[in-house]
Amino acid sequence: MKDNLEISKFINEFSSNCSKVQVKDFEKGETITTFLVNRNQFCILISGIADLVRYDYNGNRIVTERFSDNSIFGETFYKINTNSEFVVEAKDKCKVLLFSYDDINQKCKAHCSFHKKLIDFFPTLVISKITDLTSRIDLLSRRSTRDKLLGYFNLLSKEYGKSFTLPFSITELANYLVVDRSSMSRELAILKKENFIKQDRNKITLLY
Amino acid sequence: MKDNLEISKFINEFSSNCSKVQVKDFEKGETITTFLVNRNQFCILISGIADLVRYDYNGNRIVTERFSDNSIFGETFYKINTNSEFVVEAKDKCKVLLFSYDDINQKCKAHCSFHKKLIDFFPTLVISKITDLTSRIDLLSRRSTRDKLLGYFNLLSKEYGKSFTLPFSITELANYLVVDRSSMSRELAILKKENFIKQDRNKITLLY
DNA sequence: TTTTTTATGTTGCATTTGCAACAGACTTAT
DNA sequence: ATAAGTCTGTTGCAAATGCAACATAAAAAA
Repeated sequence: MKDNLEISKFINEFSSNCSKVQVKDFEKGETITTFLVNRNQFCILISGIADLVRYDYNGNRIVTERFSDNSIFGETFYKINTNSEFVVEAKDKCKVLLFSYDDINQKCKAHCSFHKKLIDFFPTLVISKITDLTSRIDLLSRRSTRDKLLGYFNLLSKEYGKSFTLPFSITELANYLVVDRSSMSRELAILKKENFIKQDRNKITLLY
Repeated sequence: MKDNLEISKFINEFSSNCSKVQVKDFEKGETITTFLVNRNQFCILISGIADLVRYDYNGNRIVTERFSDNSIFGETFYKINTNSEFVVEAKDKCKVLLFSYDDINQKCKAHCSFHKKLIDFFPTLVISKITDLTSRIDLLSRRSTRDKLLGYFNLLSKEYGKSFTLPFSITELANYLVVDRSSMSRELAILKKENFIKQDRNKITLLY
């Protein structure tokens, strides 16, 4: 995603230097963290893929956000809403950096090399996160499934051209766009019939 | 919103010190900026209220984001998608700080007092923005109008208790939750009938 | 004040979407 | 290789939502 080499160097540098920080490994399916109260927990995903999942009052599982290399997440960024439960789940092997934002921001300030490095990286990490969230909102603020799909395909085509593989399975894409999977499939079928796109599973080609 | 006094002091301090930064005033209805290409433009709203508006291919006007004191916005945070046009419009008198993120981040680094102060404020500003965006996504990831409404009311009640005035008009709330105004009104009527809420225009009381 | 504009609430109707159920393809584990 | 599990595409049907039109209330402008 971003300059991974730099970030890796960063990790090596800090880990011995700051007592406030932990690095942990998680296996596929494990819970990395839950958002319960505001402990100002702050995490950086070093490697792997993880999903922020919300379980609503009906027990429905909704993927609210997806994290990959260098994504930041944690309670720090959340208004905890006790009506839903939030869990970050590892989609595959994950390496995660965990710390309390308060520790870093206040107690450690200017005292440890990790903190100094974090100040350097912080803007890149957060701007990237804001960009992602904003794109997502842009998509979710479209009312029809068709507009969501075309909007998303458009974003991808800016980066990868007319032909690309989705970073999601079809099922996950429906989650990401917050539409019913079968309805989305139906809309994809219409787009295919109208020769707007070609689709084979999660491989898409735009024909316009 | 956040510690306005601090931010005001900050503004007085920098404005003479950094040639890369401008402060501009806008009247109600004026366009503050448009997101066209990536000039890495970065803005901080000092006072007033402004909306980020998207005009889609049909000319529909969609409010994507609302900014108030100390909100940050700009192209820096956007994946520019040429299929829609983005405009930031002043809802009332606005005072805005404008600069290029690159200028601040690279050319000015450690050279001017504005830059040094910005580093101090940056985490607070961005974390607040991320929190807002995340809450919005949490709301938009609910499929029914009822869940969106109750989710939003719930957030407000955490801050203000069972009785509060929406920071939006009813029409704007429908925009924010990305639902049709009349449908939302219908759902509000049902919630009233079922004695979940009391409502008088944008004043809400939760009865549960 | 009066007039004009904008916001709100309501309702009928058409459309879209979600839900449920199922069959076939693909993947993973045994 | 076989079996079990998951993912995908399809369809009928019910429910939710968007759209349009209108009346009334409130706010802004004259």
